[in-house]
Amino acid sequence: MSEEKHSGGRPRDADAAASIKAATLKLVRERGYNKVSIAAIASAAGVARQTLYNRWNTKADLVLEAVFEETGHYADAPLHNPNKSCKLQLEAFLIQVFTHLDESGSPIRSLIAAAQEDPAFREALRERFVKPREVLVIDLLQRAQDQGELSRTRDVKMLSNFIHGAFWYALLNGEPVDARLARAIANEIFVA
Amino acid sequence: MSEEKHSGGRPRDADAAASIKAATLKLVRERGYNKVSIAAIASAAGVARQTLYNRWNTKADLVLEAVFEETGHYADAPLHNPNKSCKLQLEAFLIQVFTHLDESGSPIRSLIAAAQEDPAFREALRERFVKPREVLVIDLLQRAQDQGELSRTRDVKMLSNFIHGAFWYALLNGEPVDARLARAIANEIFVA
DNA sequence: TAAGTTTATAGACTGCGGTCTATTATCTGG
DNA sequence: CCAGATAATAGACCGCAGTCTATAAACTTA
Repeated sequence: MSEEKHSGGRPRDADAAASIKAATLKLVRERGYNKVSIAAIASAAGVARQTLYNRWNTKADLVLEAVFEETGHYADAPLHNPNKSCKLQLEAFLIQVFTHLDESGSPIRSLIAAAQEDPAFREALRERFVKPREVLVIDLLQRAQDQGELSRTRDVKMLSNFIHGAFWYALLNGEPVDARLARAIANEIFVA
Repeated sequence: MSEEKHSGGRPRDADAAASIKAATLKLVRERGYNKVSIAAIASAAGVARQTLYNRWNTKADLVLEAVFEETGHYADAPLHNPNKSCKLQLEAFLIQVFTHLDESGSPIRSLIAAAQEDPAFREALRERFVKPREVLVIDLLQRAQDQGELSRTRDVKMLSNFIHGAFWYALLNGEPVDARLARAIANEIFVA
């Protein structure tokens, strides 16, 4: 099912994708998204430029996959820990997201930027980055309501937008996205 | 004070800036930010390309000025209206911002994108677009606290981040930024 | 082996943002 | 009127993303 037919024709180089993604990740983390050219990535991976375009439509698609494959557990959060309050779980989740962002050298900012000019890529980013995190947060907030930690009068979908919005807003405005922000967000969401 | 010395040398064409900005606004609204080239703007304005670069550093700088000069009253909101509740004032403010966004064909999204790759421009955008709106919202929320419409336990700075964040998040994710969103934000901020 | 198919590669090409240069035009001060 | 300064213009130039073409390589099926 995961294997394509491939009835005839030269097969794709099995290692190319991996070495391209590795080179992409390395270079983007070292130099930043727009300081790295496709040509440089191809050269570092030891393939021709066209080989990249055979596998990804755009630079943004490639970087998205490279960044989110290695750290690709976009749903392995330490959520649903019954020993902690939902507020602390939210805080821990945000700290994890922010840490990941930081160690990726924040190509996310560039990916969000790229998404503004490319609807197809925006959808891809939404599927791989945005939605999984929305689901986690909404689940957590609903659990908080079930356990009485959060008032039933609150609109969890809107609160999720507040949470992610506050984090995007800080990120895109160049403000620190760190544990302090995580605590401030969690505090204000679970305000008494 | 607003007049420069200009002791010698050919003076700048007094009309050029205006016609460039007019052409920019027209073309960007018609075709969208990245469908309009600097060359096209220069041609439409009847000047050489370099003349644009004599006045603005980048395309983003030019578009920012063009968009925010005409609708440049970034602080003329119908705020501080003692006849309305703060909640309704916030809602009205957001509707106004969203309407402006809509009729500008949302080059704002492209400007936010451009800001991610250019720290100098990010600062310019922050000064002309971000900060003035933050000030308005924070003032409004503080007034709400003074009048008892909003609990003193709330962190107005964080609430402002929630408000603007929710709006940016919707905008950058391609979701509708309209009166419905404005009401939902205001409702959740002033939740009982 | 031969035909057909797909990939890999090198390299040309387009369009864009932005820079740089040389030339010409227009101002000020002496 | 002349010298110096700044602006406008046309056009070359660079780097980059993305497209396209021609050719060589590697596979499958008959």
